[in-house]
Amino acid sequence: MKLLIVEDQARTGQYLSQGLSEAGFATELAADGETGQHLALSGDHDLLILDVMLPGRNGWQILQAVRQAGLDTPVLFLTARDAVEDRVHGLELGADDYLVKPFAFSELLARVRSLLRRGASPSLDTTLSLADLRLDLIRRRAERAGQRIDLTAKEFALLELLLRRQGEVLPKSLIASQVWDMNFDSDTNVIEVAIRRLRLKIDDPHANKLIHTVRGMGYVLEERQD
Amino acid sequence: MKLLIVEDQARTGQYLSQGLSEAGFATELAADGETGQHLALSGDHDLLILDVMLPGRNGWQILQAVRQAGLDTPVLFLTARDAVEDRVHGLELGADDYLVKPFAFSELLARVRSLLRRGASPSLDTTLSLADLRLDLIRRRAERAGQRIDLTAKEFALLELLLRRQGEVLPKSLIASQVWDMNFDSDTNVIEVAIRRLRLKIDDPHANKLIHTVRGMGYVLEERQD
DNA sequence: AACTACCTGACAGGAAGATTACAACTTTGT
DNA sequence: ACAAAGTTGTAATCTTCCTGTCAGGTAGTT
Repeated sequence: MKLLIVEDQARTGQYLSQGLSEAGFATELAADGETGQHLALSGDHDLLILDVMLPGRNGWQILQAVRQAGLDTPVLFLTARDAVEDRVHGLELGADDYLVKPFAFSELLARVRSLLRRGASPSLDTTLSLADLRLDLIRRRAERAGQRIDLTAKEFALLELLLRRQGEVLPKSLIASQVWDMNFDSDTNVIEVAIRRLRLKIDDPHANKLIHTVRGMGYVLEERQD
Repeated sequence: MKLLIVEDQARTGQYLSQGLSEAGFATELAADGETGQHLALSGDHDLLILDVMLPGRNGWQILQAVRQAGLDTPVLFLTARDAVEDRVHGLELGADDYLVKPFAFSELLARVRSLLRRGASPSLDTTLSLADLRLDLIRRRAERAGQRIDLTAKEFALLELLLRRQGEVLPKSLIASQVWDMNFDSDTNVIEVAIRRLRLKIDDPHANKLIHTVRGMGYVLEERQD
């Protein structure tokens, strides 16, 4: 299993490479877009990990070139937080998954393994779901019990985070760092308000609620019978 | 084996550094967040010991930077008492373990050894258990005999302490310092009440009790046959 | 029995979150 | 370019329920 990592920040690239090597993958590392694309087109990688922001050619361009060349290598995108458009764009161009920086290495590893497991199949999984709730990552739209729900950027980001980590109690500090670019030292209630707005759309019209408050801690997305 | 300690309080840092040196580890000590992060990112440590409260950059930020750089160095967090959110946040970001100040040096040593033994594997165990009682630190929920039990913040903190130190008799003074931010000089019975409330949820509905009172000493969590 | 340590149920203050309204700012359409 | 509609953060108020206190009660110890 050989992975290509295209990442311009030397340190980041180095550690991705090292970490994945230790996890048992062969890795190749490109520090800029041109060489990255060149290597990617060689076609002998099982997975591409592309940073979006790159000198030379950006991640999208590489992805596009790869797909144009008829390669269906799975692609994992590394994107900045809050850049929803980037992600959607990436998925539209045929990326298979993406990760928002900063991320835990363990999560990267999980995604990498998942992508490799389901092979280079073009069955790109662009929806997340729980119970009768579904989230379409590309159309940026949710659906509950067949009913379509349009979401705003923030609502989308929040729901996506909740869905990806369903069952886990997400501290507000974590939510703040993933969905907003803040360290949660400020005394704001944006998160509560955002949750309220999300609930209004996905929970309020239905009997079994999915978003639950854990007082003093944060929020969970999960199905509860009672 | 080289350890990096990031701790701003000179005395504490000194103490840790010296103690760990004597235990046979090579140690490096940083007194503020910036130098700490800089050193941490060099990647040539086998374990990081991070204080949460730091001038410059706090422990989380360092951890985040480290994980973002793809390093999976084990991280042991030193957090203030009563900061439940801190701990969970740390675990979410990829810390492997944490210790609540003040702590016994022996315990620090035990954790350090355990972390080094299980290597840089991200196998951080997020659940504690005893008999048919389980506590999931991420989902932030207890379970007894399959039955789910919701806990409040204080109950959770208390049960976590008891579980981490199962079999030990914990003096009330210790409990007071770990779960509350108090020196236990005051004449309050918060602890008794808190224990009562915890018992109500985890012991009262079951035959074999796990929380035991040791008159004049404190409380233990353990299984007793008779 | 007396003393002490701990248990128990009730209560109230207050902290955490929910909800609503509003204003600043963007986007969209004409 | 202007108006209308939509999005998002801030702030004020309301609601919920957690948690410390207190006033007895109970059980262990001498």
